[in-house]
Amino acid sequence: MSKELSKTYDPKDIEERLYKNWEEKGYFHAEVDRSKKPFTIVMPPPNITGQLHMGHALDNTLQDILTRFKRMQGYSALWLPGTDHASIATEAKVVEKLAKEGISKDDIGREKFLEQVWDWKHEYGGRIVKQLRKLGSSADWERERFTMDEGCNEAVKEVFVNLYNKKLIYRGERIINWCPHCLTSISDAEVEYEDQAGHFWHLRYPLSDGSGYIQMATTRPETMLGDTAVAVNPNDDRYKDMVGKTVILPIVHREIPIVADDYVDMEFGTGVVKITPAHDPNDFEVGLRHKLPVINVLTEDAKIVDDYPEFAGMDRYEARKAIVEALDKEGALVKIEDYSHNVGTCYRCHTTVEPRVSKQWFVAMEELAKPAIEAVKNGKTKFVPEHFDKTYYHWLENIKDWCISRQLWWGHRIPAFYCDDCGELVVTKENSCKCPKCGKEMRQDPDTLDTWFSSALWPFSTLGWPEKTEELDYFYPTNVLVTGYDIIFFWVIRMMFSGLEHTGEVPFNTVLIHGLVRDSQGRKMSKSLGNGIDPLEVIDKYGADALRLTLVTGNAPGNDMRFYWERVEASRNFANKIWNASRFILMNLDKADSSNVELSDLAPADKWILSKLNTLAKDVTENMENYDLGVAVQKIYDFIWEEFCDWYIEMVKPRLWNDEDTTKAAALWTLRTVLTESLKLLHPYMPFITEEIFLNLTDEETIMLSKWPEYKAEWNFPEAETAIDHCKDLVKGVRNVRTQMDVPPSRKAKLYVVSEDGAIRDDLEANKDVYINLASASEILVQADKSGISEDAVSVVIPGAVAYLPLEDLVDFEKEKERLNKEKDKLTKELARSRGMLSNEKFLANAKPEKVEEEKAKLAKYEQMMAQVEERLASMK
RNA sequence: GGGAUCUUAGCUCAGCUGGGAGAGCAUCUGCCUUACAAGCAGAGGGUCACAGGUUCGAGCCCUGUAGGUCCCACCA
Repeated sequence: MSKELSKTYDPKDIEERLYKNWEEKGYFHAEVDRSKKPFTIVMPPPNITGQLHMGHALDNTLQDILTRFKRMQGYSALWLPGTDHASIATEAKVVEKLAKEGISKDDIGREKFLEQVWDWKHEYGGRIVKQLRKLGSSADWERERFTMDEGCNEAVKEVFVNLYNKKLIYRGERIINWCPHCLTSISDAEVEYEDQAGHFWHLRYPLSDGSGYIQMATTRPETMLGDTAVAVNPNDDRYKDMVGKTVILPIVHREIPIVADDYVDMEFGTGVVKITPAHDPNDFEVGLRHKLPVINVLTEDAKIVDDYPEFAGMDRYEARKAIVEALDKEGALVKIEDYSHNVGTCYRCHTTVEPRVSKQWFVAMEELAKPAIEAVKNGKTKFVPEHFDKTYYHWLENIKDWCISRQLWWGHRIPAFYCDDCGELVVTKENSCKCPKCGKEMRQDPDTLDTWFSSALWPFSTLGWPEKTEELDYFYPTNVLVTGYDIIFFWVIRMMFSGLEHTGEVPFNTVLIHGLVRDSQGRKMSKSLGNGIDPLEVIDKYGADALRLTLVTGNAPGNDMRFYWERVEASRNFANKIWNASRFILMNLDKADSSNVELSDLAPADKWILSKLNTLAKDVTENMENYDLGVAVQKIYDFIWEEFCDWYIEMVKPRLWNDEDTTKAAALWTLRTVLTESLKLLHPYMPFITEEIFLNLTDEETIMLSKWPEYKAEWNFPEAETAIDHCKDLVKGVRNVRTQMDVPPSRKAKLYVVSEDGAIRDDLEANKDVYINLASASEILVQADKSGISEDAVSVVIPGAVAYLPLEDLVDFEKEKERLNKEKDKLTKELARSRGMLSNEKFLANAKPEKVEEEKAKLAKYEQMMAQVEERLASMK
């Protein structure tokens, strides 16, 4: 029936074969099926420039687990994959590639350049999705999308035009963050602040009337060329008389005013600030309030403009030195101090950003943010873990307008057209346009949109929006969005307000947030540190299942985790454990018939494990529904390894070896059933090994589409659970005593079990087979009193019974006494605790009644055990 | 400056709505027992950061303190 399985689990020959089969059979594909409930996850689209890293591995493992779980539960489970065009990153890659051939963007022009990027995309863009397959991702690849495909482009244009018509998108001259390396604007969210060691240059500017100087400090002396004022606080008595006067700007010798503005902090420095509207966002605001001119002194790549011949062409740091020198020469430099401050850098290239005044497109955020806040407040969308909603609120409540235009070629081109003659502006979905005023062919805006503009639409653009498709109707809103806390700002927020604005619904009901995968020392994995671990290498060495298990075990949602190889080994060991247990079961199933078994045929041990499995299925389902994936898999792990392998399999071995045993078929049936159901529970986590075994174990086509285990009332056997738990106690007690008494494992001993309780004796009789093997017993005698047991036997006290091992020569009485005294001490403590609680009237009055009952039962048990221990000790004197 | 989060066994971390402290790895002792030495059996190891408070009862709830991590913020 089954073929021979190798002795250790080798994922290599299995994973690729199974995955190929799954994909070919179309198991990943989800259809609109009104007879089923939908379950939808859209995959955060990885960049086409990307290579699979641990972050992807974690993110996609979580999504795959949820998808496989729901699919088995009978949902039409859609996991919709795709990739992101990643405008800046991709454009930079191609620019770099061309540079190696000595070609620049401008050499070949926009169209040729875009052809090159598409070529690059076709060659490398699929790399990451191939890597995602290696993880076992059960995404519906038939529906794979790209943020720049036709449908997404349609959605982007639709949104842009809608928002423009509602005046929620506008064009304006503002101060924005400019990256002098990438040569484009970037949004506030794309600026990363770093603490940098710098200096404070204390300067003094002479008053025009010759009455003295005004002194201030700056971290950026080179921008002084663009100063158009000096500001003080209106309430500052020190400078009251100076407001309204003018100073002569050193070097350029321009006369600029001293203005009063609340922005200036009197307590800080000298209470004087130089105002450079063109190169500082705050100064820009001050400039607007005081109608100051904006004088730009830097080029796009942050060099001094030609207006200042002395410094023209110097980059900003070179210019800094030269200007400080020139200031010094003019006597304007007072002193230089060390100073560390926060500097904004480009998230991509970490070049210090340059605030720059330019004409850009913006999304007005205030109106859009409100419903997004509301949707989380009223629970339409929930964060897991919940506390991330605070981050979300904070960001949205303080949100500024979103700069969406980028000075790049690769991306969605802004659907705005200008008339060069009359200056008319038209925003349209059409690809070309004639001026409505003068009829002239209009020129399209050369800029493209922020990558996040299209990803913000991802949950619905991928389902066909703006068309009213069946898919959109059925699969939207999606159920869960899985992502790291590091992109809540970039993405989650933008999807939320976009979904609400354009579809009238939240894009997803749950946001499952995970942390970062760090290295074994807790450092962020990064290219520069070279401490990244390649998931593909892990898969290659230990298999995808081991990697997946490692990534979800022992970690609570939202928390960072450390990755180290010992953990992968532990996961691999677990895979091997299952493999070997399955091998054992398959071997035995081959030899005998296990059909036609009724529940009434089951032995207590069978009922025990079945009942445990039943509880497990219930708990695991509940945990998974609450996104406690780590907790759920831990329970499965413990069940399979401890309960099933270490106890149940060991318990049934004597029955399997004995062909005369009338309960052998029941044992085999139970082994097969429990294994099959456990594999199903484990499948979302470890898809490959579970499928491989499942195919050998059943006639079904795939575990992927098998029915998720549910709690069955008829599999609940509380009496059997109690009885076998007693057996386990007894076995553990005997093993413990044997070790302490240094009884060699090879020596089998007679075991007497004495209990006054008839019910317990019946249980013991019924489960005799269980002990003989597990407790290294030669024979078991269950009786009501101690007759026939020698006084020098070693005793094991368990609840309701005492076991005696006549070990004769092996017994060391001092040791035995010591052991019993230790036991007595433990019981004394427990008794004190229990009696204390039960004599506390407030406990009896306030605690839940079941808690009180539970405690009473414990007390009775301890008292009885205590009596037994004391009796033994007394008899030894 | 504001906010979030963490502090539990030697290490890395779980611990769900408060009811006798757990796992993996590491350590120590036995075992090549016919699924598995990537294994089996046994053992040691924690005043759950600290100080208060609420409660019959606190690792869990509240307040404060200390230390770590992260995010946000225009202090020139």
